[in-house]
Amino acid sequence: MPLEKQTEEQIFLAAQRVFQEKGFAGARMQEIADEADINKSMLHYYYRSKEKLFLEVFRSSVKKIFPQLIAILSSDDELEAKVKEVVGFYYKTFKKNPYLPSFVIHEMNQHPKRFKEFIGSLDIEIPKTFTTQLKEEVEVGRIMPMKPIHFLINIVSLCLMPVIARTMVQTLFSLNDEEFESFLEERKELVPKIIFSGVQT
Amino acid sequence: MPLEKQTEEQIFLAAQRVFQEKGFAGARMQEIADEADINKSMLHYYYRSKEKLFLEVFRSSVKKIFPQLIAILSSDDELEAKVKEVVGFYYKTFKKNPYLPSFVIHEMNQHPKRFKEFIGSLDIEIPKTFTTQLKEEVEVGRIMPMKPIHFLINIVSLCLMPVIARTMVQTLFSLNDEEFESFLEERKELVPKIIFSGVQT
DNA sequence: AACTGGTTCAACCAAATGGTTGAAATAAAT
DNA sequence: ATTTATTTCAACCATTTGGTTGAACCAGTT
Repeated sequence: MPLEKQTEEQIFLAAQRVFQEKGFAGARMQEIADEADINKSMLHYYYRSKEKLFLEVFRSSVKKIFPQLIAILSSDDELEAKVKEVVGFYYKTFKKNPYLPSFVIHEMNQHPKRFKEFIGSLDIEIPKTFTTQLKEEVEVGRIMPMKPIHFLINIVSLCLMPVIARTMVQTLFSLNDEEFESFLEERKELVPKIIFSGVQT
Repeated sequence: MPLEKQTEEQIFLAAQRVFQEKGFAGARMQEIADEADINKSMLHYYYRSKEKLFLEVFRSSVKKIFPQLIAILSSDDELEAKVKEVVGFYYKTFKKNPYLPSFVIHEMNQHPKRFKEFIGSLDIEIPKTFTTQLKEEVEVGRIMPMKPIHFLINIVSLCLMPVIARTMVQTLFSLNDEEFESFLEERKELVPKIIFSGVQT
């Protein structure tokens, strides 16, 4: 059965594309089948229902965002290097999956409880090394005093928002695709600078 | 006919709640009718179709976000005052309509073309006073050198993201509703500080 | 009171959609 | 070659859902 895995994966990848773009409510099983180039009943053969198929896609999507972030923060690098890594990682990931962040946010908002349970099962927690590093940088004056939660949210906000609101940015500032790409490139440098801009003098 | 306007507005407000929370695809006409406490056929009497009703809600939602921002930036205030106003305005608006930003983003992504046309009809453009002010602040060194587009995106990112991703923030950092509120309050001060933190020394 | 315009609703309809089934095709094992 | 298990699919089903209809119900006017 060499086609077994292949078909199952085809379905999964197709489902990923459709669900991420349209959301659970907007996605159609028929569209996923077409996208996977198979018959609709195959979807139910491999994944019992729309809900089950969706959950696999959603879980996999969440895993692309959070554990990686934590992994980077847990490393032995300097804080500034970590920030640069995070920025680079996010821009790389969302270049491939542009709908990933807004998909996760939308579906998370639809079922916050389910999301909380799922995150709980991943036992993600902010690494202490990171907290310590932040404290040090604050003392040295390279970062203005703030709780770790604000620091993290700032990084994530500055990276994710432009990607999530891409259409908005391109429309308001009349950027074509190429110009938007270089806008993102500029941010790769800018975001770490903002994060490490130190205290107001 | 004193009920005329009242009913129509009841429908609109109900539609606003349901559409903003569930999105177009996830919203059900029956649910909107229930929420408005009227019969389903009333929806079609006042607004011909789901699409038409949705468009009114969507337009009104977009108008809550952009023109106001531009209005603040066009005023005669100092740049720092403007930033504080923007931050305050966004936090106030999204406290009332927590789903507003993610709703607009989700639906904008579903039909980018329609969104572009709509934005075009609003003829929004970045006020020159603002651009000038930014240049001045950069020269004085209170803001690190950057294009206006980055400056604006930074402010919007730092304000919107925590609201959009509220569930995520509360889950990852184990904040109850009260704690989340004070987290937002803290940001009201923090965000302008970050924006005006000047160049790296 | 009778007419008139707008307003309300219960019942109904057609299309879309998630899901099922049973038979045919294909591959594997004996 | 025959059997057995897996894989594929066209046709079908039940439910949901957006939308319609026609009659009843007001409120104001004459």
